[in-house]
Parts: sequence; C-alpha cells; structure tokens
Amino acid sequence: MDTTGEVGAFFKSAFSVDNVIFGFDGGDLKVLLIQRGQAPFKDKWALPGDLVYPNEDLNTAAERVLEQLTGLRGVYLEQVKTFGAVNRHPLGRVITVAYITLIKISNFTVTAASFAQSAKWHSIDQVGDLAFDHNEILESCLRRLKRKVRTAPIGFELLPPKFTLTELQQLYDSVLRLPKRLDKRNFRKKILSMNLLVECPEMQEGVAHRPAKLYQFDREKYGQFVNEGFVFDI
Amino acid sequence: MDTTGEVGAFFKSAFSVDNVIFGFDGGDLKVLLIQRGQAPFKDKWALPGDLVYPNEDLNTAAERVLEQLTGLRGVYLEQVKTFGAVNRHPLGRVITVAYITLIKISNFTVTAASFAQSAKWHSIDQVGDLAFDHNEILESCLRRLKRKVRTAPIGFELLPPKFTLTELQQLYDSVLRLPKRLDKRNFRKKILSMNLLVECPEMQEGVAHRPAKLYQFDREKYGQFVNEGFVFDI
DNA sequence: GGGATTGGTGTGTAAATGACAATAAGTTCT
DNA sequence: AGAACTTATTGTCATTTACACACCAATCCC
Repeated sequence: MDTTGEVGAFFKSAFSVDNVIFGFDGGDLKVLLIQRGQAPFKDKWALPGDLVYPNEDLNTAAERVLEQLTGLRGVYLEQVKTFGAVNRHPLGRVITVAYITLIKISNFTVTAASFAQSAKWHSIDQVGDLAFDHNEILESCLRRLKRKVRTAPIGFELLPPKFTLTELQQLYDSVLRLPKRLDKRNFRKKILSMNLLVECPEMQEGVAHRPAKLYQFDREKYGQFVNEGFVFDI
Repeated sequence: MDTTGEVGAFFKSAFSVDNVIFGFDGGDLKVLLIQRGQAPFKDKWALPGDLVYPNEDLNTAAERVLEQLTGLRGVYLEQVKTFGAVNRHPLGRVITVAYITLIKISNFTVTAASFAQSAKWHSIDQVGDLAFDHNEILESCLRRLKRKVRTAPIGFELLPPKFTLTELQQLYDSVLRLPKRLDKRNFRKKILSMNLLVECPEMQEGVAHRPAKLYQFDREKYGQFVNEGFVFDI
C-alpha cells in the first residue's frame, strides 16, 4: 500500500475496539473494567479494548479482546457506536468502535491480559472516572442495552442456562431501572405467554425457602417464531 | 505523533464516512447516490463519502460530505454502524462509518462534489450493484431508518415544513413497506392524538380534488412531551 | 350540474395492558 | 411435629389500545 501519495496523509491513524462487557450476578448489573497497565492513563480504570491489527476485522478484534481477558468465545457481541473525536486519544488519531458483550458472570475467571494490570467487575452505578472517553462510551452502550433487552431475547445471555422467573425479572429490573419495578404477575404472564421457555424437570436448590422452577430459553423455537413474524417485546 | 515506535504499525490505516442520504418525493423513498469520478470503482454508483481529515471529527466529516454534495447544513444526521472488513477497500485498510441523513428532497440542488461525477436520486428498490460494500451499508441504514421512524419523530425531516396527513402516511408506507398499508383512519387518529401537529390556516392547493389541511410538526412541544416521559411510537 | 377524485370522520369489538392480594410450598428453627 | 419465615405461584377486573370498517364532503373538470 502506498502511504506516501496524495492520500498518504490519511493513512496515519489507527482504530481500536472497546468492549463493554456486561454481567449480572443476581443483584446488580455489572461491567467488567480493567486497570490500565500502561500509558496513557496508566493505573486508571477503563473499558477493555485494544488497537485493531492491520489484517483483523473489527468483530474479530472485539472477540480477541474478550478472549484475552476472560478466555470466553462465542458469546453475544454487538457493535454499538464509533467514537472519533479528534483529541479523544492523547497519542494520535485513534477512533474506537464500541461493542457490547453479554456474558454469564459465573462462567469465567479473569485472565490477566496484556493490556491490563487487573480486571474487576463494577456495579453499573459504581463506575468512577474512566480513561479516555470511556464514560461516554459506557453511557451509550448502557442505553443500547436498555433498548435492546426489551426488543430481543438477549437478557438470557446474562443468566445461567437454567434460571428462575424471579431471576429473570430481577435481571430486567436491574437493567431497566424503571421508576417502579415490573409487576411480578404480569411479567410472568407475559414471558410465559411467549412460549420461549421450557420448564426443567429439576428445581432450584440450596435456597432457604420454597424452591422455584427452573426454565431454559429455547433458542430454536425463538428462531421459528421470528420467521413467523413474532416480535419479542417486554 | 510517533508513527515509528512499537505502535507505529497501527497508524497506517484510514477511515472514511459514508452517507446514506434519504429523501421522499411523494412516491418512493429515495437515496442519493453518486457516480464515482475516480478509482477505485470509477464510474460505479456509490454512497457519497470521503476520507476523514486527520483533524476532523466523524460527524463533521459526514456533514462536510453532505454539504459538498447538496449545499445543505444542519439537517438530520445519525451515525449507524461502522464497516471494517479487512479487504473492503482495495487501496488499503480503510474502515468506514456509515451515517443516515434525512433531507427534504425539494430543498436542494445537487452541487457537483469533488468526489463525484454526478449524483442522482434512486428509488430505494432500484439501486443496483454499488461500489465497495455499499449495498450492505445501505441495507443496514435502511433497517435502522425503518426502526427509527417508528420510535422517533424523524419522518418529518423528509417532508416539507407543511404537509398533509395523507402525505405523512404515504411516507410511512413507503419507508416501512409493510405487507398491508397502514389504515388511514387509525393512522390519523394516532398521529393527531399525539398533539404534535399544528394545523396551518391555509389548505393544500393545486389538486384536482378536495384540498387537504396542511399541518406542521411542533418540535418544541415534542421536546416538552419527551421531558414528561412521552414516547413517540407508531 | 354531474362525475371523478381524494379528504375527512366515528363506532363497535377484540385484544392487550396494568393494577391489584391471597394462598401454597418449601425451609429453618425450636 | 409444629410454628415462623420466606418466596413461589396464581386470577380477576377495569382500562386502554388496536383494529376493522363505510359514508359524506369539498373541489376540479368537463
């Protein structure tokens, strides 16, 4: 590639991906943040991200960042928005493509990644000042999650494969943060009427009260219903 | 900026913006395409777009592309998605940020832009093979428009300031392309019940039938309602 | 003045939504 | 075994919303 010709001046920029990794532990919605191991913003908390390799697709880069940090593959990933303010990166012109990732929080252990000193789950409302424009990025991704969780069955990505209806509702409550919590009865009716959940034979265990039924999300059925015009909506 | 150090290898890429400019002329939804004046893909139809200047924000670049082509400023602009497949651009690694623009089609005349031989409105379903991955980009933007037009009052951006309810409905019908057209009475009831339109004193003119009332969209009221929790929804 | 054309309007019915509280089924403790 | 506790589970009614549907009105053109 010619980087000296008339368009050469343009080929002096880079792009990165930043990954807003959401998890849910039964209480709060959480984000996985890293503490930066190098300048700029060394020691500051930030979204996990990295420069995109010259021969790497954007999605692939986002998957790589995730895998380096958590060891996970094949999880829900969605591009959200690109941030490109001229001075957003102190070392040069770097625009960044923000992704959302949804993972089952119990499923993984953080692997120290090259770009991170340490990584830690933060409750979504205990995120302080982040490096770069990462607070803004997080806001955008949270807004997107709030919308998307109501119009696509992605909430399940945050729960273990088998879950109770109460857990599912808690998830929605903590993502949406509506002024009033969702009504338990109406929520159950709505979810069950979609016919997307299958009852498991076994029950919740290890709780000091009446155990709840466990359910699983039926991805196949959802696919069929979508083909028939079904629209997920909560 | 140091482009020779260990991160230097990354600073050899560029980014562009591509602008999906939608318009509506009473019949079809239209997109403004250009015929490329230079390689690669010389003479092919493409989305108007350009490389982003090193000291230019992404939005600014999208606005510039629009202004160079149409002379318009201050119109509706929305970032949609970023396309970054490794080989999407034959001259090097160039990722592109796609934007939607909505303009009032009667409002402008195409100005030959540096990057275009000619520009022409194309009906949305008479778009042939485009340069680069522009067909894919167009698809994404069209999907976004279809969603957004139902959840935000952006349809008005495509109509002249004063319009009839029938025109508004035709707009929705041609954007959404639902299997059945929207019901006239229900559409009117719904739109009017939102209280976002003000009746103009004058009437439609020059039509060979009963003239319709003209309406205007009241942007201020919409702002107030949103603050009170109102959600636009069609 | 008659015909053609599109504008404009109301009502009844079915479906979805939202508010609401009592009972049942387990667990733990004594 | 029973009492106390915790959460699971379920149904009704009132309200709102969605939808289907048909006729008269205003203007133009001849």
